[in-house]
Amino acid sequence: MVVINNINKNVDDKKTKTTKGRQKIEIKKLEDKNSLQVTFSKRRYGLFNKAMELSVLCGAKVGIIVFSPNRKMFVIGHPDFDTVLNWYLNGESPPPEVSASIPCLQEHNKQYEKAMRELEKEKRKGKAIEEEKKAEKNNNNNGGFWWDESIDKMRLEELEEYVKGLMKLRSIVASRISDMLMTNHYLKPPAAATMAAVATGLDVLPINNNGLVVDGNSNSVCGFDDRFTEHLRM
Amino acid sequence: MVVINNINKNVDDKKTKTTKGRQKIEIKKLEDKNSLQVTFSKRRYGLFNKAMELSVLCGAKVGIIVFSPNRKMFVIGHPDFDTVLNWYLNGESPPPEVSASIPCLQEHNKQYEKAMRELEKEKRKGKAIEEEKKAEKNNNNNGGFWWDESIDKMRLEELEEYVKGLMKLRSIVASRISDMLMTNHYLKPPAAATMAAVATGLDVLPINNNGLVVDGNSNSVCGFDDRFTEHLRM
DNA sequence: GATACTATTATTAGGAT
DNA sequence: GATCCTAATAATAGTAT
Repeated sequence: MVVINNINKNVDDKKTKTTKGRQKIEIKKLEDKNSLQVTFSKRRYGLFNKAMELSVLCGAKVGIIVFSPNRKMFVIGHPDFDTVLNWYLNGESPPPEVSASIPCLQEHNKQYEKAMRELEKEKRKGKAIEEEKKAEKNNNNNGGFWWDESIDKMRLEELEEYVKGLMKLRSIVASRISDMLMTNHYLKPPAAATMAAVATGLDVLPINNNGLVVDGNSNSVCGFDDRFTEHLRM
Repeated sequence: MVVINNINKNVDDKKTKTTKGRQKIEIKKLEDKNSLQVTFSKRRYGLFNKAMELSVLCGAKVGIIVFSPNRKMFVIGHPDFDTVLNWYLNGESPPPEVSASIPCLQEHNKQYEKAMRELEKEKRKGKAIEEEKKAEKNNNNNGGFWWDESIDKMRLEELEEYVKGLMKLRSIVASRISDMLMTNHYLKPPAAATMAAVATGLDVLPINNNGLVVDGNSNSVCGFDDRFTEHLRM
């Protein structure tokens, strides 16, 4: 016999149901701007929570990027997003046991790998630029590509936008390299030397984390905090 | 007082419950190897499904990488993983409306980056993979969903050709910027300086990645994406 | 690794703050 | 954009294929 005291629930008070409860919805683009925003917020939380659970329960490695309808960026990952991303970019598989390594060193390695990625990018930029200049001289005439016209029509703002993106990237790299140089005790000698060289020629900009990848929670050693690590960007 | 008789619940009908139903569990590493595998499979599906719903409902851009406990990689993305990844890597935001944006520089640059990444991936992994490939032929591609990744490889020649064209485009853009720097008085001083910096040697170049192509729901503006995703399960 | 089945738990739509 | 509430829907643990 199970006895439940239910007196105060709906007996005395005639109160109609306070809410309609969860309603069934179609999975299609929400039209109402407000409910779309609310839904995004809730579901983004739910998604990150699911990712965290999957990671913890199964020891899976997870990395997620989300851009809100208002183009705000959210990132989460375990062990952390950049590590997972690196495995993806390098076509590697995660090591059998990640948690076995020393956290501090692990953190530095992650940073190191990320920095090296950025460096590689930079290096290849240089090469590409050279090739471009070469090609530039060879084809200042009409190549006759279908997209030539659209290039000519390109508006100034678009170019500025493009350049803006490049500067952001430059800022990221500069910042990262600067960080590396300050903590390069953990760097392997060859890498440190390379980075120093690159940084010298890079004219390292004042480190400005503002406006780019901002780490909301600095205590995100293991990727998933209570609040889900969010790298916010406006 | 509400009384519920719970004694006869399963008395009259002899059918014992076929299952215990969903049980409450703690979110901690599963010990049983088998249930861990099953749970991963189910929850990975659930996670990707949530991502898809978030994307559709809210028009959010989502990219997810997951490594299974057995270190197999799964990728998903909307509009496609590499596009989302590029936004992240470049510190950009997705365009206000993907379909509404002018398919000019941004579009070309995106495609170029993707192509270059794929190309680099192929070049770098091609040889090693071919060697290993024959060693492990027990790779089977079992059930998946329309948004799952496909491991099919792209053809090198196709990519190289495409990239070559994009390189030329980029050179055109570069010279265009130079022209503007020399003759354009519409540029605001800051922008001009920025552009000068870029012309000096900065540019956006892609980084490498592995070879997974994602997302059958791609509504790409140009044919490029579709060309390389048409083999996807729909 | 993926599915089928179903009793239960977890998530969340709608409304409000 | 984030949360609180509640009722109702959706996801899934355990088990077997």
